[in-house]
Amino acid sequence: MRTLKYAILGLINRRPSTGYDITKEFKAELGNFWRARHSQIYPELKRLVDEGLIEYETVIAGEALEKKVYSLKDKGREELLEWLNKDEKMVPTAKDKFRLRMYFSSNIEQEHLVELLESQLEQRREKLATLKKKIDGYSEVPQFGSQEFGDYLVLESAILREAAYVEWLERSIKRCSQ
Amino acid sequence: MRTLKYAILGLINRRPSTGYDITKEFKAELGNFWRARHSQIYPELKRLVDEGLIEYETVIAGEALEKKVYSLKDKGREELLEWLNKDEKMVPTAKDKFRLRMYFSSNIEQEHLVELLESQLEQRREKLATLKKKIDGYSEVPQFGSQEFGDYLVLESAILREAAYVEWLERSIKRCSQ
DNA sequence: CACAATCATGTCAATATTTACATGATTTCT
DNA sequence: AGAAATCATGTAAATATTGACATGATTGTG
Repeated sequence: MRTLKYAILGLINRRPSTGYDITKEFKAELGNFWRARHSQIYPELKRLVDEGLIEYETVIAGEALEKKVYSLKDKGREELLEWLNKDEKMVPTAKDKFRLRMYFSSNIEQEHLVELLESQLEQRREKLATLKKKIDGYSEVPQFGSQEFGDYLVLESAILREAAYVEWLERSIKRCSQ
Repeated sequence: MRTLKYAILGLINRRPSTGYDITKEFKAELGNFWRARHSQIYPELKRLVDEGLIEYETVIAGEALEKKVYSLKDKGREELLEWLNKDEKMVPTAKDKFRLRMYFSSNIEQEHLVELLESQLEQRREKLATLKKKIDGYSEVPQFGSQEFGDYLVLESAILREAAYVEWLERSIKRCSQ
């Protein structure tokens, strides 16, 4: 599988990055669909260097702070493109602990269940609002082929996903109260 | 975390089950939100027995086929209820390989990108249709407190999620062609 | 200037998950 | 009756992921 490998190749292809940069990306937009901690990222970067897919240059910031700025080698770009162009089957499961719990909701007291649903609803609404604010920053849909086009696609995706989640929670709360 | 632990406790709480039964559940509705293979399930069942949360009875089916039918012990039900009633924070990331790839879509040829999107669209539409057929089997929303209520909630959730996915793919295809 | 937050890189142990290996019984279809 | 599909239970090795441990530099704030 090695999805992290390709996620990292993709990010480095966007722009030369340090492990720290990559860690940050996973906390930003992209983090809605893939995430990894630095403890997974640094070893993977080392491995990709060993495999000859990426290389790095050590840069000194300030007096002594060493940064390793990674960039793609030809082989890395090749493998990235191969992965991107593959027509993979849809993945059957996007794990969701909360929905799993709702499968067993008959064991929760009605009042408390509504509280749990409302707590999720609040968080999801907030998230949705944040995402919407971000998409409002685009005056128009970015040009196809630009990096921003990808940003825009996944942002829209995140918004639709959150909106559906909110819709589900709202409905579920209603269902509980009937 | 041990989500699998609680997933299994929840399933056994619904009805006494074998490892094989549990494996099947993860391939059915519930599999939309959580999944585990039998190689993960059997060791976990053993562990739960060791921890005194569940117990089993060996049943012979036919001539010689041995089944282990697991059921909840008090302590297991206690821990399940505790987990179900917790107000947990929303999980920030539902991993999605395809959307991750779309983040890097600027590296894919326009024509091929549309093909990839359409391939996903077809699969998602099919999935959505299957789910809708299932919900049509309910003549009405099940009674709150019944097991079917939980089934219904997650089924609706799956439908809304797939519909949002389909909507996103359709929009993205349009965006590519502009 | 002191403190906090953030930048920056790593390792290690534990846990979670997948893939492959392994075996045998029962049921269904031809 | 023979074959295929499904029922049924396990283990082992490899891979993926998390959480804790560890260290030091730089920047922003009061």
